Amino acid sequence: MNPFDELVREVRQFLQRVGEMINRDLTSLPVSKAQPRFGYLAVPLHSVMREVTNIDSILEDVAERFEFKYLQRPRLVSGFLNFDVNPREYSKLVIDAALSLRERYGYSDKCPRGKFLIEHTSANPLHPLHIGHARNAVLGDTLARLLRFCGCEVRTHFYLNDCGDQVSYAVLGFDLVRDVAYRRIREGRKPDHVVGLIYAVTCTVAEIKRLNREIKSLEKVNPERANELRGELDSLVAAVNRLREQDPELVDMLVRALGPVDDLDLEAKRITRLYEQGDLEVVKKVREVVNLVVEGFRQTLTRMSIEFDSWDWESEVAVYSGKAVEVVRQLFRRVPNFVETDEGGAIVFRADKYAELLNLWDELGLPRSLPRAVLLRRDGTTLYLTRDVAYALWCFEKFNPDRIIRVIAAEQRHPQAQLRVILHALGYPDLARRVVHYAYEMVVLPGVKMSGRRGEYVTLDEILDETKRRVRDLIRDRFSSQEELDRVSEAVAVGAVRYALVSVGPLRPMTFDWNKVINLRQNSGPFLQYTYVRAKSILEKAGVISVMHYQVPEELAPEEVDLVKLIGEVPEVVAKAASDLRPDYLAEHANRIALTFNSFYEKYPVMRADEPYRGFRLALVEAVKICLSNIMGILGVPTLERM
RNA sequence: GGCCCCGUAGCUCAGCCUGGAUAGAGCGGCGGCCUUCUAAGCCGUAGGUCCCGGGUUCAAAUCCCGGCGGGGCCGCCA
Repeated sequence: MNPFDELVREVRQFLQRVGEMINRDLTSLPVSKAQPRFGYLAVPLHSVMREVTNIDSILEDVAERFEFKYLQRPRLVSGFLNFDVNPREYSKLVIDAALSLRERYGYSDKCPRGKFLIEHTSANPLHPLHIGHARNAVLGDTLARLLRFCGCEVRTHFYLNDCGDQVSYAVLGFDLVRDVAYRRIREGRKPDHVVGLIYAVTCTVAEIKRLNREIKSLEKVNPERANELRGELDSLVAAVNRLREQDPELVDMLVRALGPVDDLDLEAKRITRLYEQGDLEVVKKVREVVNLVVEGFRQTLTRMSIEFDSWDWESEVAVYSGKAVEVVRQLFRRVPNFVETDEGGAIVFRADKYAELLNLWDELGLPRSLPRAVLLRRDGTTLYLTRDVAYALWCFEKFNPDRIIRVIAAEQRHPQAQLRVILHALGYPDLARRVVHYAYEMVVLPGVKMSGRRGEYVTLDEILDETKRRVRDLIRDRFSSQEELDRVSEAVAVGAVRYALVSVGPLRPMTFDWNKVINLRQNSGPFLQYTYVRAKSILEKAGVISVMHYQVPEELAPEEVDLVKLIGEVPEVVAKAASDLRPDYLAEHANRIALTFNSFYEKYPVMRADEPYRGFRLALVEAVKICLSNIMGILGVPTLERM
């Protein structure tokens, strides 16, 4: 049920009649929203008017005989045919639709259908989730909720990168301070925060060692360059000192233990290699660390109401299964002319040449220039991309989704494009087209470059805690129960953070701004929550659980008509958001409903109004509540009874 | 150098795909509204060369071409 679409249909019927009179097809003319002062819907007739001079009288003629149901007779103004709704009929249609469909209101046959596998967040299991991962997680989870609302079959997956050198640094460090680390966790520190600190220190110390070696070798040959590097060294040492402040005992111990290890990079690579080979000892150690971080992820994601259907371990799906190596072998077999051995001995797939030859740019949505894709290192180990291809194949084999939506930072455009080209080259052009890279731009901190390796980031936990703290200060007096105060502050904080991250188009680079996240006013999660509570409160005080009967009054207030229109648009907005994968459309629409509802709320009494106003307004309020609740459900902004 | 994204009010952004009338929100500013359904609200007001220059069109923030500015990628990292 899509009330707005009913209006468009009526407009087109009218246009068809007019078209019959002048022997033209007018039904394909665009029907768009009019500027409010001209009506609700508008059709530009400029081109028709140039050729049909007596269009006015024809319109008059047709309008005279046309049976308008939800619309009023249109007016022709400066080349636009403007329609407005018939308030009484249309409110009936809209409100009945909302009240009868309830938690399903918003669904329509314009919604996309199919089976989706959404892979999102997929942060490296080395450190806590930070604000950038939060954008990813909230986008991915919101898309999943949106498509599920549309009736699609949706699975959410977290791809766990447990292979690769980065994990090895964390494992290496963790092994050296295991006892203290566990003590911290027992003391209540989140495990991902503990590992994150260890990882950052280990990486930074490794870099210091690397730099020291370089300086030593340069001292004689190029003293100036050596001096430059000493400057960098200072900043690294400063970074370690900053990290030390978080936990002097642990960091000191770790730095001492790392001291004797000559070449940390070599040691990390050794761990990587053994892990890929399935060395039991190493597997146990890596799993231990990764599981600790995952436990931390889970805690944070649960706060955000984000759940996954599956946690896919890269080592399992791509490496131990032999799939990644198989990818390389198959490429050799199928497209030998495009697989080369690099001077250094690495195996390279010429994705650039392959795409060029088959002219795949539009078909696979590739950027016009593609780098070549390295598949295997000189030592024969796989790279992320290779394993990623294997992972995509695994997903298709296991679940056969119509689409795999992968929420991955925009900076990974090239490897994601290479992945599609490789799938194509492997003989799966269809699968290549079904992989969607849902790109989003980074979140930047004002003035700071976030770096996981240096431990420089604002964690999602901190953001949630700080937002919650501010909310609590604000509403402390309204709650006698500490428990309820805590529950409400938490829900408001989650709503605020989720809304802030999802209300901006994904491709816009975002500057992290505390003022925006903790904005509790308009255009925020809390504003929706507040408005929802107001609506709910009216219905409760009126003793109405659900409106059954109401009469539409003769005259409606402008705010009431505006609300009806916005409610009627909900299915349209849902379908558009789902097909374009733009959850921000929903945030905007919910905000508009809330703004209009609050204007209405100030001006017109509901409970104390006389019939038929009381009944009608109660129905309208309930319809608003349904819309807000449905959209908030998709956005993951919790609804509350009180706040 | 090549490719991708972004450029709209002091600030954060929507609108661009699919061209349409006097370009919209929020924040911040200024001025008002709490014995009446939650003031996290509401009302009013100020604030714009839609980065610049061409082109297409009856019509351009929107489409095309060329610039400029910011960010990103072009790794045997992920």
